[in-house]
Amino acid sequence: MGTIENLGAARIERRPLHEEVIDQLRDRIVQSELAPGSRLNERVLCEQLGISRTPLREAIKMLATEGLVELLPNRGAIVTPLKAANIADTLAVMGALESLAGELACAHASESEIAEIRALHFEMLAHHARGELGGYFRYNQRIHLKLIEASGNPVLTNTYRQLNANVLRARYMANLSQERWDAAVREHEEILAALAGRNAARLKRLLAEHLAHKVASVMAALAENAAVAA
Amino acid sequence: MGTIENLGAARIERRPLHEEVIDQLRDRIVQSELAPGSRLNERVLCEQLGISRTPLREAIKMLATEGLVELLPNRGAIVTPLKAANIADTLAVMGALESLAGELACAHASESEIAEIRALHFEMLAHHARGELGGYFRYNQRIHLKLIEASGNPVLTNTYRQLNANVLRARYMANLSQERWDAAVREHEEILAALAGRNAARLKRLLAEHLAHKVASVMAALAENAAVAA
DNA sequence: TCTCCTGATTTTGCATTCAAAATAGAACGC
DNA sequence: GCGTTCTATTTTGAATGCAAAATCAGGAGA
Repeated sequence: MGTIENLGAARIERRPLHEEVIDQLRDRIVQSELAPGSRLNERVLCEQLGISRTPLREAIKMLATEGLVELLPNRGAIVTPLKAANIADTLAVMGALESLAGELACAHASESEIAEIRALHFEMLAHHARGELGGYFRYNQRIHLKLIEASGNPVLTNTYRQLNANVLRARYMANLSQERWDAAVREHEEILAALAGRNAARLKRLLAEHLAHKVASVMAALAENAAVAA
Repeated sequence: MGTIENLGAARIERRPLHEEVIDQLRDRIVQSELAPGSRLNERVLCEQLGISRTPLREAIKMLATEGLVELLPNRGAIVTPLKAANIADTLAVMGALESLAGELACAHASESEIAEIRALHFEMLAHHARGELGGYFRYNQRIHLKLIEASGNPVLTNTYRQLNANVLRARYMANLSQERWDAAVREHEEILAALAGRNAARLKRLLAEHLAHKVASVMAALAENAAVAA
């Protein structure tokens, strides 16, 4: 053994094309660059991505099982339309998962994990202080994901992440009011405190309330957007 | 309009091949006909299914995002190995989902849905009385799925179903003791009663206990199987 | 005998090709 | 003018072909 490719430099590994494509498409969908309900034309996407149809179609099929696109037999695929009912259902499930995650995290999170969440929290505060909504959202997301990860249950993490992708699309158009934004930050303070104190019951309650507010704001954004679209 | 194809007879619609294939493979995996850890040889599967590699590969990719197979870059795919930790994690998540479903079902299930669950319950009792484990399992599954469906939350149903597929593989080798079997039937009686009485708190508790027993029996079966394999 | 190397074979990854279905558009009749 | 039908084009579905990577088999050397 010990041939040339493993000396010193990190292993160069070619990522499968379908993975690259899936990430690209997922990003575009989440950022509504590919709008809900719009068709995915294979030829066009192939040209844009510079690949053949085979890996593209594989990626589309995978996104379909993730729920981000819908397959219409013989008629291709569309970006899954944003339906208020569907988002509400998704958020309900995510709530159940967050609740479980909170419980598990209180029991199993390492101190360093909690410290990392605290660090992310401060980064988020910085963005909030500067009124940078984009940065705020990014860290907000990372905090929630870290909390889920702190459960130590990878299945939980994956399931949550997958559901989250669908909601993110709606979230992107939610334009928080300053009041709601401030309130959300306060809620995060409390959530962090409950986790640090490993108070599972309190954490679950806080997460549930936080989610309820999120539901309200996302639904409002959706309604507004639907009104605009109509 | 009104050309020939829609007159009287049900619409003949050709199902996409990848769907057909995915169902076939999923069944084979769940029944351990394709054993955990075994490789999926494209050539062989193509011959068995009488199709080309393209739809097969699409189906495999979809099963990978469902978690039933793992993709090894440049080395094909294997049936996801059954890991006790992974199954335990999955069951924990399913527990959270069942709890939510129980709550929602108590609030929203129609009387006819409850009647249907009761009917399935009696079918299950019949199989239990005859000592038919296979039939029992089948109806047991259907009852649990119906309960989840009664939540009226399709996202919840889909998520549960997907996680369930993974656990089913382990379940298939769980050989219930008569005592545990009898106890499970009694638990189902109580669950049904709680649902019919729309007693959400009680239903959630019963479902949690029922799941805890299930976890124990599945883990025992897995341990036993691991011992045999070693 | 065991290890390591080398070449043949298999298998996968991706592109291309072919066929069937759907869509768009023009010609036609009402 | 409006709708209908038929044809041409586009688009999707599936099979095939080709190149790269991995696996396997055999043999040389320690």
